[in-house]
Amino acid sequence: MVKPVSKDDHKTEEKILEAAKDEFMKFGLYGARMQSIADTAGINKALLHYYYRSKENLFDKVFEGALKRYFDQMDVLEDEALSFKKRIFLYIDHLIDFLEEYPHVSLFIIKEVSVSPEMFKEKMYSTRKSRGKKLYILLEEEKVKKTIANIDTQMFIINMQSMCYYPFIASPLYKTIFNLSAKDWKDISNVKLKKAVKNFVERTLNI
Amino acid sequence: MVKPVSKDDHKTEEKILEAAKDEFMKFGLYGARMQSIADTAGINKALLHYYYRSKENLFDKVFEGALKRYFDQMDVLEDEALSFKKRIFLYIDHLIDFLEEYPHVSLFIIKEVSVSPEMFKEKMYSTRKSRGKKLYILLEEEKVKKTIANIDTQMFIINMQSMCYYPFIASPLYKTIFNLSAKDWKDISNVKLKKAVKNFVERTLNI
DNA sequence: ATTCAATTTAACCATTTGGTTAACTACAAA
DNA sequence: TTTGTAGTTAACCAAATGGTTAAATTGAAT
Repeated sequence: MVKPVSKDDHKTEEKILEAAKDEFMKFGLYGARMQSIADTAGINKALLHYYYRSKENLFDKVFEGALKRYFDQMDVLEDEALSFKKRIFLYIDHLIDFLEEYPHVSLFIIKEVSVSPEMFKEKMYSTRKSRGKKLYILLEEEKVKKTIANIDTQMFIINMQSMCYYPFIASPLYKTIFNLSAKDWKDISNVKLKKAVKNFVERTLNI
Repeated sequence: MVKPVSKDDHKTEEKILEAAKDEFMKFGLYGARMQSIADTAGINKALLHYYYRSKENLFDKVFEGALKRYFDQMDVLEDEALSFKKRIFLYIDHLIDFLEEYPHVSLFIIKEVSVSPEMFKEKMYSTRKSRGKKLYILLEEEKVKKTIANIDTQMFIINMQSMCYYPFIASPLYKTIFNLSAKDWKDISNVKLKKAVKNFVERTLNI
């Protein structure tokens, strides 16, 4: 006797969110198709509207989740037990591993921010508050301020993040231009990139 | 007597292309609306199909133009009269000025490449050929190879380009996070960024 | 077994959107 | 003046798409 498939293990609501995540990440709010989400989730289109009122609302839910994960990898920056150098090096490792897993997330968030910066601001603050985290701790900590006193902190953050994020955004371009296999690219975008960013940070901060 | 407006100064075809450029850059192939393009160009929607067969075709034309401009700023890399350092510094200046003017172009190209890498490859090579340019001259020149012998050339290019391109892609994010006025951001993304990238190049290449 | 609410579906609907058609206009050549 | 061609338009059309509805199904509580 086969055990009857007593409902799904994962509730429909979850499946929808998962399918929506893929679709929205790849195609954005405009490009995403409700039918495609329903198909991926293996359910009827009307169910989308049953669980999530509208396309915009579903998108919001996906966006919130992405934003949460986006900030999650910053936790290590607050681990007081580690030295500044270790913290920032771990942050780089986590960030690049994270981007390998979710290469679309940064662009997804950027696009959303450019559409409605106010909404993003709200969501950003509420996410920070609810998890008790400081976002740009690098800018705020006294001992760090001392360490990097003679460099432009904002520019430093922008440079470091650029080096981490951009390769994943532009990976189709680089794969094409450099004629790279998936394996080659993985080596570049993980091993080599981590080394390069750490090197940059080391030299810039003199640590 | 008012001189009769003997046809438009700019032909309709041009106006369409200009309007299409704006629309496609901002919203991509999916998000762009033919009606919106027609409105911006101040003409009837049917004219779009009269001059450019279909949406895809119009998009292609815009894309080709963007690709051309995208490669244009690399000309300076081939000026044999300049030292390597001057060439690469000028390239940085040109690139960042260019990005200030067309902040959407890099993302636009990346998105298009990810949809159809083969098409991009073709267009890339034909653009290079028709203008007799080498794209990644940095990788090919003997004396440069010598200069940067002990660093990973691909990684270097990726790092440098990341530092240049990403801030413009992520500008909505940074403006929001750092609470910057348009003026503040311009200073960061032009003056300070140029300095930072040059600094990075100088230290990395030991020049 | 009945009830009742939560879940799911097929069939629609209204709007948007890319694209077409047939007619009209301007203007240069014959 | 007539004719022919390029340019332009309003009015449509078919498909796609987000969204709605009313009916069916399920499953737990009574």
